[in-house]
Amino acid sequence: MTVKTRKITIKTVAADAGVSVSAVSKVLRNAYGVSESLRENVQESINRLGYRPSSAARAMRGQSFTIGVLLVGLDNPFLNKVIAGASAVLDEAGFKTMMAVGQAETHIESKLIETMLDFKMDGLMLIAPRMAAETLESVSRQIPIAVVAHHEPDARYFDTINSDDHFGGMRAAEALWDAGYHDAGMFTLPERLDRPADVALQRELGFIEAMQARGVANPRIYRMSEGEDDDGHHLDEMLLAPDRPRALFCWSDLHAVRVVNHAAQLGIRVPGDLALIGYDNSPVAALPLVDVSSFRQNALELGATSANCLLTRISGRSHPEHHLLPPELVRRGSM
Amino acid sequence: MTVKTRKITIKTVAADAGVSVSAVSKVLRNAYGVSESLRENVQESINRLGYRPSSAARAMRGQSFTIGVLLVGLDNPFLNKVIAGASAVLDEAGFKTMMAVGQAETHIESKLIETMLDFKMDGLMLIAPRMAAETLESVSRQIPIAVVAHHEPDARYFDTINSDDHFGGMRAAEALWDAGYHDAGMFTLPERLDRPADVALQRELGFIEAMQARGVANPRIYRMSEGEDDDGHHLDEMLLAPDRPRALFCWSDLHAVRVVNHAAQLGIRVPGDLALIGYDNSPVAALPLVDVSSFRQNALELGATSANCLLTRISGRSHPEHHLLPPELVRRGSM
DNA sequence: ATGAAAGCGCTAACAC
DNA sequence: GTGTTAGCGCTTTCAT
Repeated sequence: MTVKTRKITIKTVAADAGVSVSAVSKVLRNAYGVSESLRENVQESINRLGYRPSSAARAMRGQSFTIGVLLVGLDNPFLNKVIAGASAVLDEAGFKTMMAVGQAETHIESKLIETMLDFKMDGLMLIAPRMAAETLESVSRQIPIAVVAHHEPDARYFDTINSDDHFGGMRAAEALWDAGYHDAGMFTLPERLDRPADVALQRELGFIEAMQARGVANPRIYRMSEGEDDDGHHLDEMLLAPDRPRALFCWSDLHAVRVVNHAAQLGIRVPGDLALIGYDNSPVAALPLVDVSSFRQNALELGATSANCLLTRISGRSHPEHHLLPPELVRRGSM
Repeated sequence: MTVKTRKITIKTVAADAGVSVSAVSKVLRNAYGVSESLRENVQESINRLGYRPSSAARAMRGQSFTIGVLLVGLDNPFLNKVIAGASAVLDEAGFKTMMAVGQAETHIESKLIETMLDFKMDGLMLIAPRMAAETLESVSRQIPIAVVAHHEPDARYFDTINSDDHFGGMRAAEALWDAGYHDAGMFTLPERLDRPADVALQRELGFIEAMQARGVANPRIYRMSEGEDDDGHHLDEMLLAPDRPRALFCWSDLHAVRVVNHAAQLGIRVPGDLALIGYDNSPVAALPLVDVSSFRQNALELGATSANCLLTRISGRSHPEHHLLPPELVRRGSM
């Protein structure tokens, strides 16, 4: 990075190139009505002076050429790829990416959105937001939004980009069934009736549907929240129950890894005594010691697709797009 | 979130409260010279109208009341806590936090810094930057910066906030030595002579120093980069060498977990045949199946301290501060 | 095709 | 203690 001795503004460039500021502005925005020679002349000055337009000033008047990405927590390895996929597309299109991360409480997200609004972002990407459909709609009236990992297939004013979690749940049931586990259960989060858009819920619904299609009216569902049961007491109880299923589909690798660990401690062999499938295909699932089958979501593509949605929205598209990308079962030793 | 029908600016508030815009501005900034009654009056309007000052406009003129956080990658679970610690402090002080994440290449970081500069952030927090000291200095001439997880103890124009990695390395050697492992080696990253500020290097130097103090002139150092050796061939080779050390200090849990896995596959018992200590105290290290001792860095406090450094810098402090927080060995089954 | 000039929403002199 | 006003760096009519 070169040190910028003094402030280089659009005026500096205009003076240097011997043209007006509006001419420079037009070159900057590829606007209509500038001669090729003027453009080259100005561009040369811009390069030589190392001029960068002030996003703050642009934001005040028109576009900031920046997309805001909102996350809740940074734990999920999945996020990194989604963002990488999005930034690649946005970079290419000359857009910057800024992120804001909430710390797990719901009301925080509204504050983050306001921050983004106050900086005049051109669009927002919301990853796994914990907001009601109406709230999302209200946001979408103020700024284009692309919602990732949150199912709202009928939303009319914003786009959604998801891995097909319902299909993933079905695939899990099918794979376990075909492997001979006809009593498979699911290990997932506590039921959240207020969050029908939740990815875990979609996986659950898909799982149940597929089991019912195979004649199991009430497949067993075990629920446990992330924080609870730190000593693993309930988990052990579930695993030691004499009538426990011989196979479990876990809503995420985080759950699956805990099961693998407790099973090992209890002398329950995987997959001999218990077959497992997780979700997310996280690095930890791939560890030889863990070695649990899992669903790969195409995170890079989710990110890229979201970015493209935002760009076309900004360019004026007004009808909604709802993308559903197929997850893929990665088979490992656990089933 | 309430829907903002029309744009509410400082003018709207001024009109509503029946005062001038400068009066409102002063209330906003807690500036000197506003009567209590006027302040209350204005504040009431602000609340009732749901007015939020435009960060974009503020940024153009003065402070944006926003701190930028720069990361390279989102993989490390450590990051989440650093950011949580920082946001808590910044929130409290009325500052917003915006993040930008680079994708592993060095030159990207300069671009991110420029983005932050273009948005007129009031300060920057750089987490584990891969930049030379001179580059950091040049940045610090343009904006206050707090550098985290990057050792530059003699820097005069910016602050550094680190876990004491050198001490951590020494503690690891000491702990292994005291447990009877006098031939302990270290498993770390490829040497980077161009990165003396690197945390891994500091751990290595501390480890070597402590071993030498105990009479081991040349403790064994094994090096392997993150991406290489995906099949684990070199790792297996190292583990199967007849004269391999009976204890390994790994620069991070990522390395340690790989060792645990390969050891298990090769029938090498931990800690019976091989003792291990990792670094970061990541969740995966705590898994019963992995169960590897590790150093806890006080990430929350690192974040909070960095935020405070930034705030005092913004308030005018000009002498540097260099914080070194003590890491703590969390003992588990691996040693 | 080019440039002059009026703002965007705020802050900070400076006047009153 | 309060209000007036000149910008900050850009975009965008509107003349020329």
